[in-house]
Amino acid sequence: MSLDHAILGFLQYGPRSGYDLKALFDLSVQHFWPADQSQIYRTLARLTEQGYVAMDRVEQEERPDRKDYRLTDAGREALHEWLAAPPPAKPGRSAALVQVFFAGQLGDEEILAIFRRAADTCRAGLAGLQAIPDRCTPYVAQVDDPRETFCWMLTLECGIHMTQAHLAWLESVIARLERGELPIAKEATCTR
Amino acid sequence: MSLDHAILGFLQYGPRSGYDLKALFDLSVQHFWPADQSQIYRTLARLTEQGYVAMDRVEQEERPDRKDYRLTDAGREALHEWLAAPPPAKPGRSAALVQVFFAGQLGDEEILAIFRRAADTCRAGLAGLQAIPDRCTPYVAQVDDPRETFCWMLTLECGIHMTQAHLAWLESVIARLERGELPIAKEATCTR
DNA sequence: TCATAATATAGGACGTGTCATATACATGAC
DNA sequence: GTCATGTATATGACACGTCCTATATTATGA
Repeated sequence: MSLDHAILGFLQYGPRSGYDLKALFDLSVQHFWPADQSQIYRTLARLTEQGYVAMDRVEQEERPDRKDYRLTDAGREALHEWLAAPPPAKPGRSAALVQVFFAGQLGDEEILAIFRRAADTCRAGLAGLQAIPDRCTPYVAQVDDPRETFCWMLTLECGIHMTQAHLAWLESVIARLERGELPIAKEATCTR
Repeated sequence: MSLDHAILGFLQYGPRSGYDLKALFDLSVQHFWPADQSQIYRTLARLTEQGYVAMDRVEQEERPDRKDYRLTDAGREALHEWLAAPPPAKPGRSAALVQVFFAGQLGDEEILAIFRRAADTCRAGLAGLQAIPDRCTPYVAQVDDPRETFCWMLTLECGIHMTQAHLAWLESVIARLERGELPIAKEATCTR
């Protein structure tokens, strides 16, 4: 249910169209809450039904008409309520760790390859995160509120911090594997 | 598609029923890939259709009949292929970070409360992770393969490492907030 | 001129996960 | 004696997200 709140969150800065919102997601929160375009439009429609947002059709001559959505009082209230409430606490899923868990089957080189690849992905992700501030300076200037900016930067900081920690762990595993610390599998086949 | 592979992964240690599998998930991989009971049964049914697993009905007198599933050659092959392939790389979602991103709206104490609560959740999670080795020693003894155990422990290590890093970040944020480093919001209302 | 990118919205189909609920039998606790 | 708990499987309904495709219009550049 968190796409709802992210949308409400963006709308508190002023009216936005579905298109605007998609751009905002891609620009700012995509690294911890990516949003699908069609999902945004559908959610917007539902949020309107529920009375959390209201829509104004804006006729444009140069471009297709846009629908601007704005927060209603009910929406603002719902957002505030959710922001102040305990976090949903959904356990994250990591397919990469599932791979590691069952990697014992693989050969030494294959296991090393998994971790080397993971480290590369991680480094690429880190680079992506570090590029975010530049990309969103215009938006920061637009809203121009040090308190908001502080909170936004915290999420970035968290992402970078976590990615660095992950990378450090991956590198420590790679080092151990390269030192030959990976045990050899037992010969015997286990049935139960 | 990763529940499929986790199930195939467990089945490589020997035949298991849906009930067994649910217990295994809860015991070992639930912190990075939780599995729903009904989802396990449905996946098992599909995997059978697809020919990756085969089912043997075991009649029991004391208890309801069980269906034991075992890996077919096709299943073993599919598993190996997936294990050795590049990781799916699905971006993780964090509702907690969405909260932080839009927390600028809240009062100082509310924001502090969010982080304190997050830190508590984190500490509880850490305690949960550290309790895993004890819970699964019987299973470790059952399979008794140092290579497998090594990989399993790596996933745990990753979880603990990441959780500690997260906690450290949360505590650094809390310290900054307590030092009063949270900027005050602008008075002016921003519309666009 | 012709293609393509950008602006703007919408809907179908599907995969995956979640929740609730149902059935059936056994054992041990109170 | 019954009530909860553990073993064991199954299904319906639904929420949420993803992918793909369709539709218009305008601006840009090759």
